[in-house]
Amino acid sequence: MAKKSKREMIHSPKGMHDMLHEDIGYLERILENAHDIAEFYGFTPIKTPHLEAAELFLRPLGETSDVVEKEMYTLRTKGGDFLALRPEGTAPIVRAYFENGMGSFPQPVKLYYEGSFFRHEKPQRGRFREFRQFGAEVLGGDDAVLDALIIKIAYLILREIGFSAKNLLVRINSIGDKECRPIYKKELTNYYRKKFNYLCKDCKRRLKDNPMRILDCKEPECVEIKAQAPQMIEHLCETCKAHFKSVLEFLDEGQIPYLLDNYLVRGFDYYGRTVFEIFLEDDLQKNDGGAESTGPDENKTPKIALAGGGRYDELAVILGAKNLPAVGMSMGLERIIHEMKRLQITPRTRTEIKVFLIHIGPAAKKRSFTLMEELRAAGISAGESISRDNLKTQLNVAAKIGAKLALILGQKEAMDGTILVRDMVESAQETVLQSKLIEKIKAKLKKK
RNA sequence: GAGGCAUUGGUGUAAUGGCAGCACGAUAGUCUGUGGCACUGUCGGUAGGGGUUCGAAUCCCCUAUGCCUCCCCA
Repeated sequence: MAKKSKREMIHSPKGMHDMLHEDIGYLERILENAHDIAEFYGFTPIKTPHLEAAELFLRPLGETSDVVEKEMYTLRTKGGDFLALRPEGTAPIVRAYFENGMGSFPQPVKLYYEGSFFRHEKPQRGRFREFRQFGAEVLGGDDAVLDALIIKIAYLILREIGFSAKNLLVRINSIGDKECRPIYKKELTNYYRKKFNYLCKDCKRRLKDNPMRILDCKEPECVEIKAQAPQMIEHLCETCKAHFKSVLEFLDEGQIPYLLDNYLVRGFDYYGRTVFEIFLEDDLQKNDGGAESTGPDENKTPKIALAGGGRYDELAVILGAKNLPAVGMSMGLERIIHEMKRLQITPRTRTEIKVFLIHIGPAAKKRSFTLMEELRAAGISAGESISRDNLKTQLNVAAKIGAKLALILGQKEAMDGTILVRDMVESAQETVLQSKLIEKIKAKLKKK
């Protein structure tokens, strides 16, 4: 057999993808809705660099966390700076708040952002190494209404995109603050220490590193032990309790369906009080309507978090800045696009091309080259296949893209300053003066 | 990071150790002055590398990528 000497084509890096016009249509629809809602509620846009000092992300996570080394894209610059591709949006925004003197703006400062983030993880569906997020943050306020506002905005955006109220559920919890959480954590650790031998191997490890994550474990033994475990909600201090109660009242007021999920946690210490995730649940009506504090239901409905967030009052201090209470949310755009497709939610349709310009012969081709620009200037979205000279082929393309009108410019027309306007639907055509063309097109399209 | 399943033209698929085929697509023509249809031609593939074999898309190994279950999830 002849030796095939082919070289492998270079492809995109693992977990990173091109996004083509179809997906971009979805993306644009999501972002339009998100921007409208965020702007309406007084948020202003912000763009931060893709590269930041690695320290900005390292410090909040704590040096011990192996998330850092394993999952961050880091690099050393020629000058010796240690930088990282941003893995999330919140820390850069807190940095930007102080760096741009936003402390002297009217408080709270409300910001929204959109862009790519990078995590060196094993790719899976809805989990890529470069992924896009939309997020909103409220900095400089600890009022419970702000927590509720952030949740409401995330919820409204998902609704506006087209997800049904039947499928969306806000899962919410309070994980206390720096006063009451350590006490709870100690109690939880004590409880699990007594049950240590019955825990799965992952949870044995978690008990040391991150005991609150045990509540997340799906192993049957651990789920069983969890039932008797002390619950955060019963250990909230008075201020946290009042804050959480108030958040829930605002959600009730805003008619946002939520489920208290006592096992919803966050791994890092700078989070406090409110944490939430918005899930897409396939058969919500099957859960006999119970928005009670029963914890996550045990049935197997596939659940996907489309958005999540919480309050991070301690982050600014950890970053070495002044105390800055803040709350935020972010949503995973690829994941949302995937679910939109699955649920057949239609994306924004791109501008429909209704007019198609066709030439016959070299003189007409030259004229077409400038005529396109005249059409654009007149606000008419026109298509062409100017690199092809065959009339049939051009008409074929016009038909395929569903053009309503074909403008046919032949040698004769190019000479005498006219053009044929062909109605593709009725297969009828007429000759008009090029000077009257725009007018004619507008009249024709209006009739449809 | 662990384990599992996959990968055949641009897309969707067939071929279970014996001729890589079909459909869609793209492209050209029939047909430089009138489209969707039709017909004809053309383009284009076994993810990459190695091994077993007379013979490999098919069996084995390595690598890459995708997906699934975990780990983790800022």
